[in-house]
Amino acid sequence: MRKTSTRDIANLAGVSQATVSYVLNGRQDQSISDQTRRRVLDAATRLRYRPNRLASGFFGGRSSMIGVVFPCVDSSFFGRLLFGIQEVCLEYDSVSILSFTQTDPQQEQRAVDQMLEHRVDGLLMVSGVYTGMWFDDVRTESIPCVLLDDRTHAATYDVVASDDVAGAKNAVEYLIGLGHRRIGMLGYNSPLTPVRDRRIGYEAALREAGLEVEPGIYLECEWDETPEGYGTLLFDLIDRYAPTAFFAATDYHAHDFIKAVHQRGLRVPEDFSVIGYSDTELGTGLNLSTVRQDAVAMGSTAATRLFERIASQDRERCEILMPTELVVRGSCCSPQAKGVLAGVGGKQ
Amino acid sequence: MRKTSTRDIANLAGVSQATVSYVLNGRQDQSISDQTRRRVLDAATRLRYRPNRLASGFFGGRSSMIGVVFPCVDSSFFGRLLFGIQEVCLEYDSVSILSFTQTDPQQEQRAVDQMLEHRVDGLLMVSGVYTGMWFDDVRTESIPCVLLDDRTHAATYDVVASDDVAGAKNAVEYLIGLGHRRIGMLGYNSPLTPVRDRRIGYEAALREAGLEVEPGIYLECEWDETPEGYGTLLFDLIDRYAPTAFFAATDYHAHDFIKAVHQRGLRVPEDFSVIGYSDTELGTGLNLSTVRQDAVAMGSTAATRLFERIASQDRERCEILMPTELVVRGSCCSPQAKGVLAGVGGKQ
DNA sequence: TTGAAAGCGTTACCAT
DNA sequence: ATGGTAACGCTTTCAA
Repeated sequence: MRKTSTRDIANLAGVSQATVSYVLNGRQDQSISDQTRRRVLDAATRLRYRPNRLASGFFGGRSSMIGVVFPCVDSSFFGRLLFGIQEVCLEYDSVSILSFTQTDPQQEQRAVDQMLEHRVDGLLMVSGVYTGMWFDDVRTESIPCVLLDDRTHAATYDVVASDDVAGAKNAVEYLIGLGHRRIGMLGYNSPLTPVRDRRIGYEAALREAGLEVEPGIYLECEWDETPEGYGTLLFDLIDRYAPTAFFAATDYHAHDFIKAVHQRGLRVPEDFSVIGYSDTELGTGLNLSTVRQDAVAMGSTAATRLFERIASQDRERCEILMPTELVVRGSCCSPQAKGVLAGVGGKQ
Repeated sequence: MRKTSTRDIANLAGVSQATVSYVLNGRQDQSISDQTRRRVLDAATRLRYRPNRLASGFFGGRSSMIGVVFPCVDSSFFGRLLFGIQEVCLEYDSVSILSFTQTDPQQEQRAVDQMLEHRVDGLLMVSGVYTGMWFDDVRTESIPCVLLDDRTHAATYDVVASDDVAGAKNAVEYLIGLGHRRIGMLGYNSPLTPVRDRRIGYEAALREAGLEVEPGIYLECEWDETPEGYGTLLFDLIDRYAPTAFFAATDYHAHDFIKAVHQRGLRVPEDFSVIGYSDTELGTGLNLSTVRQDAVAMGSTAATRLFERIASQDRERCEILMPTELVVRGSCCSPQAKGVLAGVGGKQ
């Protein structure tokens, strides 16, 4: 039982397929009599016609699909990004194909391959590892591509990222404003710019406040390291440098830190002030002060940019930096104030 | 500049398009000489051939795409669901189209329309509102469809959901085991089965323990209500029934509850034990005991089921209930134990 | 073992 | 104002 096609409509309405196409697509340059139009529209509803995008994409070279490649969706940050992208897709009457890579180059390649085979109109790469062949593929196929949340290749591609230098700087300045002078940072080993930028912002804030940037006060762990794993390092650092506050590269690292602190019987914020990053649900639960990235706006900005580039390839490359906002919750206080605060987290 | 097609390969290899198709699809029923095969494969790589799925889907009636309709991705629960779905898509060499509805029937209809136009091979509907026409559309188009996380239409469709009756029962039994006798529940107004089932499980646990199910001890708010909004109701309930523990229908409601409790200067778990539901990141941050649903497994089970049904329409309808697991963290204690615990959450 | 040709649903160009 | 027709890339049937 075949689906109804424009030919069926044409037959029922007693017109040609071309006329049906004109009516259905509302083309202006072709004039159709009202009577014909009504007959066609009528036949279409009677036959429950549903256009076949596969066919029109196949013919016209526009699939009305974009490919979205994510590392994962663990974090509510990625969820919100996705949501922003979706909203714009709807506007542009398009649909998005989603893939996850788990930051594995091979999976990333696979994802892009799939999308290219499905002839997506454009590609949105989120926090990619960018080590695969796909990078060349995208160029040789000259498919519109916007990179999201990483500025590494801003020279070559459109990029939408958040202004992490400013976000981190602002967060650390807040800690300084509270009276902290010895502020550590918890980062992780990553080839991507967001983490690097956060460190840059962190150091800039220290320098501008006339504070020394002691190299050992920055603790970098591996991405998958557990708090048990680097707890020792952490307390070595604390013993050696006596920081009173920590800026964490993500809410997850802030969480790990808080866990380690609790394990030693110490408290946040009384003993250490902490700021996280990305305003995830985890941070909400922790009552953690954090740097909010307007992920929905980032997603929609990137998607909009992508659709613009799809519409006209030959426009200038852009690098859009989205502003951040400090969300003040209960994980920070002055280094002097002790024992009067509600506290954060709980025993695990 | 056209993309390379099988015709180009055929020309370069000096064979026909049909032969190219045979080689590329590795068909067994056609025998191809090794020499020809090599020539074709060679030409394909030289021309950087990439199959056009739009074309093959268009022709063969199989798009290698499934449609996934979500209400939102606010929660890490949905993120994990998505991940499970993705994994299976990869296995079946398919791709998923994603849409969000914000539980708005019109957006839901729109999403399904889009997917049907894109000729997805099947549909995965997650926590849908199911009020739209699409319900009929799916039937008349007889497109494979699996419903995820809601059992309302288990009589008509394949359903994969979590065993929320058991999950809730287990959680409440845990509270009873701790010595609680007066246990309230926080739910919200929803037409979907998960919330209703959690209430059923809650009441079953009370009954089986010989405890009375006082109707007023169940507090139902609207989905978008703020803790400020129902705080009064909550404390009315507390005054009237003096519960010592609460079972919340979601981690979000548990969070709201905790906030309200803190606003009154009371504490969790010292004054009230609380259990949430779904094991979200929010709950992790809150150090909240909660009922974990293996969302990744749910997603992959549902997707597997969908692909099976795509492969053969005529198999029996199924209703798969996934087990849950109680995650014990720091939000519960015996009703007697006071003042000795680490506490949960913090001042907002 | 291979090739020719038809057909899928759509759109766009060029006639009428 | 409308219709005929070619073209898109692929698969498959049938014939050689």
